[in-house]
Amino acid sequence: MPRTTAPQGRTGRPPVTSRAEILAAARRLIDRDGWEKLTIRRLAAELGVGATTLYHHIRNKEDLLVLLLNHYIEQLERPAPPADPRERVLAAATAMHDALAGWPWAAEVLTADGFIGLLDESALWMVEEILAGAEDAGLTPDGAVRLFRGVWYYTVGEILVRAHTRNRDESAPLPPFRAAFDADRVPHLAAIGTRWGTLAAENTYPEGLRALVDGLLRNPSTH
Amino acid sequence: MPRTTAPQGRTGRPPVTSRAEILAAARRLIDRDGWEKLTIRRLAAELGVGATTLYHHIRNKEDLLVLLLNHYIEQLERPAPPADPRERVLAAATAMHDALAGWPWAAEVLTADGFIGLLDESALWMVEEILAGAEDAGLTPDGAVRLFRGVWYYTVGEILVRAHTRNRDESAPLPPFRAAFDADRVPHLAAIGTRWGTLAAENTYPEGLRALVDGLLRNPSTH
DNA sequence: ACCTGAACACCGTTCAAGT
DNA sequence: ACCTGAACACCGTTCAAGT
Repeated sequence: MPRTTAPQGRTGRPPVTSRAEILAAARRLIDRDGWEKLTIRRLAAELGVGATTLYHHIRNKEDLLVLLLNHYIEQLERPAPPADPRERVLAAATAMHDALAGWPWAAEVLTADGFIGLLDESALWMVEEILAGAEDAGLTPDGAVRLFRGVWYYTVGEILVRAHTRNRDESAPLPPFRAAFDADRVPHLAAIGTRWGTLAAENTYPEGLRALVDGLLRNPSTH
Repeated sequence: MPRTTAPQGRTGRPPVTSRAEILAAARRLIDRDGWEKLTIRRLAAELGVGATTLYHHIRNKEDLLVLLLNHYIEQLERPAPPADPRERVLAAATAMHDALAGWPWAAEVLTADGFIGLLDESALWMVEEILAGAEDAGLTPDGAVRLFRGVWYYTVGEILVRAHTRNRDESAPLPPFRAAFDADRVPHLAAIGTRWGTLAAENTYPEGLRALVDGLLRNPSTH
């Protein structure tokens, strides 16, 4: 628990860093070198302190990630929700998607063991929005949770796959887009051929989202 | 390139292991200790050989994973495709889902940089099935690829989130299911309360899949 | 109260030397 | 032809000692 104000009666060695500085440096490091490069040791080096010093300000690396995540989500601005329930669901899902697209490592962290449960309440407004819209559209509370889960799976999947499909090597082929497919064994794949790369670059998130949401809102078993 | 048959004129030190043995041991290790525990060093220990020996049989760890993945997918049996195009898409997607559910680390690997592009053609029949079904249902080739991508995102997301939601600690709460939510700020979340855990345990994959596929098959811009 | 280096228990991978 | 240990360049984290 470092303090930024200097209380009277303070004793001992003066701090060389603070939790706020650590979070800022972590953010800098991720944005500059990529999320894989965020290690305790590199972070300490970035701050010019000993690696073990960090353990006086954060519990461990997982704790650091939760702190970072809450900080990031809290600073997103919350758009005014549309009046129409369906539009409200779509807007919240899109906000969630765009937030993750801007910081794909967050998706990585959020899929990890129970991380969502560690978020501050202020970070959960997107979940709340989706549940609210779904219920206003006529779903039962349970149906709304089912819809949220579907949207969450689709959104996280899109973010993770697309984040990992970054052309790590311009010359190397993207997913199944390969020089030549056997036209006898996989005719449709062969017909697409190298066009897969172009098609995969398209943003089809909104299209799939609408299909999913409309289908789940229409599902009679959740009304 | 180790050989299992002993050719005449063989010279040099005899092999202590083989690619096949390495793959079998890797599989054993994953199934027994979990996918995170698959390291080159542990794998070598499992086989009772020096860690560096493995580099004579596989190029590197990534190469090992591709080998393992192709081996796993090839041994899955391929069910007879339904006649109805929509059912064909659903069946192939479900086969893909079930295969990944049985080996969630495969989803982890497949989302990583261009891994799908490294799969053997024989492993891509599920992709082919989905494209074929979508085109038979009236979509253009481009529309079929869009549908596949939507299904892939949803499927991978479901697998990854659920795999990571394993109760790592029985006492710890699952995702947003927490003791108490502020009923003023997040009323719907608060109303669900601790029931989230029960709801999240439900398998809602087929429901979401149908919603997504039906919506995308109906999309007029892809016909 | 806070910082530090040494140490522990790990990684993947390369390389020269050995059989 | 194949295997090996030593070595390199990393990890996260603990702990005793220092200011």
